[in-house]
Amino acid sequence: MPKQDPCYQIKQTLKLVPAGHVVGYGQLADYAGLPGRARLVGRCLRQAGEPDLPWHRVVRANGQIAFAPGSNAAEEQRARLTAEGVVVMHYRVAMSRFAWQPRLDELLGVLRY
DNA sequence: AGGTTGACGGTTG
DNA sequence: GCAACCGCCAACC
Repeated sequence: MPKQDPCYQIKQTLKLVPAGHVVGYGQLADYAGLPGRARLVGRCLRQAGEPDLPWHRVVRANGQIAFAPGSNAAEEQRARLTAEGVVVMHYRVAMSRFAWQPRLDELLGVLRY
């Protein structure tokens, strides 16, 4: 995949998020060099399907799981996060405690300057 | 070609 | 908290 592809950048950046942490859609878009493109993140993840892509670590800006509560997808995400030690209450994560922030050198590696 | 739809987010009241 | 807007824009009617 070409590095120009926005989805590629997003996925590469997402792979930097370690287990036990989460990142917001808009947050991830910003880190990937695509400010204001939160919806693009969701669209890319929807078609992705890469096994090693930690899609479950992406939540809404307020910490909520984006899928409808009770849906299979929501339960799957909740289970994965819980398994990593992320506390999820009412389909919601405390961003103040689990939000991830990239190191500068990590971003430079992905953004290729 | 034009309208609708999202795994969203920020602002305002 | 909640709801109503607005910005976003590629994919899909």
